[in-house]
Amino acid sequence: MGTPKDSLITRARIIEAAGQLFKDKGFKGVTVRDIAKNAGVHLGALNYHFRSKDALYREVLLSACKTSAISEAEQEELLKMAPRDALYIIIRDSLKMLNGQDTSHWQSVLLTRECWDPSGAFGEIAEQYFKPQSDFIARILGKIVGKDADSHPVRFAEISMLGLIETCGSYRNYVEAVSPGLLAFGTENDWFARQITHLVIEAAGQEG
Amino acid sequence: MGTPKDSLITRARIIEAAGQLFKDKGFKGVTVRDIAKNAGVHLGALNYHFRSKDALYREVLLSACKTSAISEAEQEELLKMAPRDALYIIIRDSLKMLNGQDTSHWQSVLLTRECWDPSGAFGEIAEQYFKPQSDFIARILGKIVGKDADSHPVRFAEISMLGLIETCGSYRNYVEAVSPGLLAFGTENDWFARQITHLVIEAAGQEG
DNA sequence: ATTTGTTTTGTACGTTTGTTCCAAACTTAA
DNA sequence: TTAAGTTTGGAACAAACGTACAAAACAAAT
Repeated sequence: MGTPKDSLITRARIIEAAGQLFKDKGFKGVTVRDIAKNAGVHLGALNYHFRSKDALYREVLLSACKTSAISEAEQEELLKMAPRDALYIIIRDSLKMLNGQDTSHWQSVLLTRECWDPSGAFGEIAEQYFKPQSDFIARILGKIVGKDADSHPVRFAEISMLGLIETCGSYRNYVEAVSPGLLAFGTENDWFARQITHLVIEAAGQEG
Repeated sequence: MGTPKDSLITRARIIEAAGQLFKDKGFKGVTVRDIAKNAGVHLGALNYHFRSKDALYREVLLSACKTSAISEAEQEELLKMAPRDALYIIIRDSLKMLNGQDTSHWQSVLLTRECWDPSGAFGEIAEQYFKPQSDFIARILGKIVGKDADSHPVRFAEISMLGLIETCGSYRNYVEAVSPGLLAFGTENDWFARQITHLVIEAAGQEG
């Protein structure tokens, strides 16, 4: 209790607990006391490490960006592959992150929530994370269909990809209510991933 | 001040104001005092007409369902048309609802929020609104591709349609941050609507 | 004109919230 | 040992929150 190393551990535990709670209930739906309790940490520690709830939320978001982003090493790896295969892998892994029953992957869902309910940090997040991520995927899509990465169809396809992954991964309540069993079917054998890959390429190939 | 007719007006004003606020900030992000102020009504009136904030939220949701649902008359009309045309119209109008700069169309966005952040009323909403709506669209899609409305590809296509409309209509922050100008381009001449229609039919036509 | 039932108003209560503060216990490094 | 940094514990604060309630204002019926 009380070493600089422990400090990093405590910070990490707070961010981890806060991330999961923010993912499930949103910023306003979570209290700092909830976070402290879930992190197994005293309330005072939150204010010692992060000055305020807002500041904590911002750090949680930035942490989520770092974890969720496709690293430069991964990007290089993906660029070596056939573009179609790279796209498929990206989509498949994104779905896995969202569908994971384990609570360890709150990051991407929280970032989506940030698109939906932008906080003060959205601009920063968009520049540091969303934009580069989007550019990279557009680059791959452009190669597949032989178009400029900034052409409208390619950009539309990239955004469609987000929406499709989102729907299959995050709107589980809706999907299960409306088409019971589809979620299980689509997740098995990566059927969703193959379908989405096909649709995204189709979208990019359209005229615009 | 104080007649049964005025009562209905007050109720409607509260629901309208509450709907817009809930759409923007979510349940927890809105206070009953905000709602009262925006509705031009006194705080006590909220508790008189709706017993609690929860009850008000539920009524707002039900009201949104009534407004957003494709009525039986509209359904009949759409079923008379060529299925492809019907689908296009549904998609185009959904996008218009979401893209409307006027604040009058908070309903569909709020219902999407309910999928994302289900409240206690979600089950009811799903049964009364989402399921029938989804069934109707699956029926049209099934006719287009000559498949059963409950087949996996058709169901997947229906859900994809929601996701695509959602992304173009509601994730404006993301789209504008990542692909500036695309939103304006896609909205003009209903380019988004045509693209999405094409993709949804493509999705339904796949094997599964 | 009086009564009746409904609606609006104003106020107040109890709780929860984010935040601040301080003293004490603790670990590590100098 | 001393000094610096970290964590806990407990308490307190003002503000914001949802909710409750009595009195006033009102329209329609008698």
